[in-house]
Amino acid sequence: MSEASQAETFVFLDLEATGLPDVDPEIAEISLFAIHRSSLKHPERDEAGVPVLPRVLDKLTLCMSPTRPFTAKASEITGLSAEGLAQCRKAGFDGNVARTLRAFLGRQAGPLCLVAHNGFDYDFPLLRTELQRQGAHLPPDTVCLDTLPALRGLDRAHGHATRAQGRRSYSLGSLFRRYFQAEPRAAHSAEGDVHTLLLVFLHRAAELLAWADEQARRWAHIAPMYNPPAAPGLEA
DNA sequence: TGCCAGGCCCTCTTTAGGGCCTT
Repeated sequence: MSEASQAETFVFLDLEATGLPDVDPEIAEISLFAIHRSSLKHPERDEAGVPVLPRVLDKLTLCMSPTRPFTAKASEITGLSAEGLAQCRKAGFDGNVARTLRAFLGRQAGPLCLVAHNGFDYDFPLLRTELQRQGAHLPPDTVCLDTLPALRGLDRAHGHATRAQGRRSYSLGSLFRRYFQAEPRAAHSAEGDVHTLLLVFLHRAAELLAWADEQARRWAHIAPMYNPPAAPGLEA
């Protein structure tokens, strides 16, 4: 990214869905935390050295009923099921969800940078699929940061040789445990994982902000995970 | 029929294989 197009707001997000990409999953829960760049630059830390979440923080978390069942593994780790969501009378990822997302993002100062862990391979393509299903779009200057390749790349650049330390895991939970010697809370709820992601980001905020400025990808260049059939009422 | 993501990264590599990472 050029200096002129530096992201002003970072939107940390996580999806819970019906499975992995091989089953053409649908989103069942989405959580987004929007934080202005100024609140990320110099994060405060508590007495244990763990970053404290910025006080000025917009949150949005939504559950929705998928049209297809969860894989057994997805249901096991998320605690969600199509039956449970339907019983709570949650609508699917419909036009209302798309408009709510747009409204949430629209009230943040742009340009926006979406942040997700393994986002390039999972969250961003799946979100694009669901938005495409609704004929919805994000602000055209939106960019994306994936903390998985970013943190691997930063460690490589800093000479944290994996050979010397053994192959280190870069799963979100492993990063949290490595940085803070504690268990992440509420793993595999969308909001819990965004909370974990944000603390991991804050631990290395200066480096990741610089990485985002240089290497964030344009949302327009994110391909959908799969091409969904058009939603009812959106057929040509 | 039988299979089923896939890009990235590491190493017992490079004429390849296997595991990670997301649900």
